[in-house]
Amino acid sequence: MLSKKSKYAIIALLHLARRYNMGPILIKDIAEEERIPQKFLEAILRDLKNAGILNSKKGKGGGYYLTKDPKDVHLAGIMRLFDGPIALIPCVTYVYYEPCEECKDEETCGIRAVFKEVRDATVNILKKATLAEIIKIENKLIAQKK
Amino acid sequence: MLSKKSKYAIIALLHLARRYNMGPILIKDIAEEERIPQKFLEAILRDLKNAGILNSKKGKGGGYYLTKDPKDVHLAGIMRLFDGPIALIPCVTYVYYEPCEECKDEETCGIRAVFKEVRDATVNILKKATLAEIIKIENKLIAQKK
DNA sequence: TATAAGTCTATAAAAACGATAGACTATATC
DNA sequence: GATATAGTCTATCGTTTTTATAGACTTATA
Repeated sequence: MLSKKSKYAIIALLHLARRYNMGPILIKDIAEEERIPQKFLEAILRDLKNAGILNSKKGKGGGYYLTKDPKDVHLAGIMRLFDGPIALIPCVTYVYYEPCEECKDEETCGIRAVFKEVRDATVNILKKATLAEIIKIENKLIAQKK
Repeated sequence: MLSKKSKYAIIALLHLARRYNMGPILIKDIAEEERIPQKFLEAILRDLKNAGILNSKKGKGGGYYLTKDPKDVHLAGIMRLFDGPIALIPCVTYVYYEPCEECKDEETCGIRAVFKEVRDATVNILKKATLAEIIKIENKLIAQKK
């Protein structure tokens, strides 16, 4: 399951993406509108800033804003930032690779083969899912509903 | 990430699937050969028995054995048993459904749409991955290696 | 210089995870 | 029917991760 951190991060980023190039947004406003605990959100936004996705301005008129274009921020990246690897077993990850303790031969491991397939399919979908793309999907769903 | 429980369960089931119809296998043998803590494995095998996948015989000559055909036991089922839902957010699961607390409108939620796609792709792969299929893959990989 | 707003460090409660201990029950065999 | 074998059940335990919260600090603006 997705951690709250990842989920809140995605929600907050979508909030900012919808207001892209419209000046800084207050943490407080995001927290209230998106129903996220403010103090928890602060830490999340700080991490996103350190990752170079957001920037902030202090003082009056300050707040957070996206530095990257919404079409260049995808869910795979956000999730890796907060939850680590997307793969379900460590032996099929690229960045966080670790051999399985119980494994006898990684090369011929059928479990590994299956989870590699799962990983590839998942990463594929999550990389296509940029903030811009998600907003587009939502607009389409809203139009369909009416 | 997959829990150790799920991983051990899969490994143990493959062990038994390779010995399908060859009589009961001792917990101890599985634990030693597959490098799984025995006491931990006991609880896992018990759960698998309660789920109707395995059966056991007590006393001398006893042990565990598969009741289901290896081609009818897939990873999706095993993982649900120990780790719960396969979906990454609760609002896209069938069995374990729960609405997201922060969600404003599930119908038009773009996050949900993406994770629904991930779920479908994952479940699809994991349902095809039966014990029989995994053993087949392994045999193929072993043949390729030689 | 007062106020607004983000930043940083520490802490903590709760849940999940991985594992172990030990007593108990059922079965096979002699 | 005694004994050894092997699974069953309940309780507990330590560690890590998760989800926060508190409060002091820093920086920018008017």
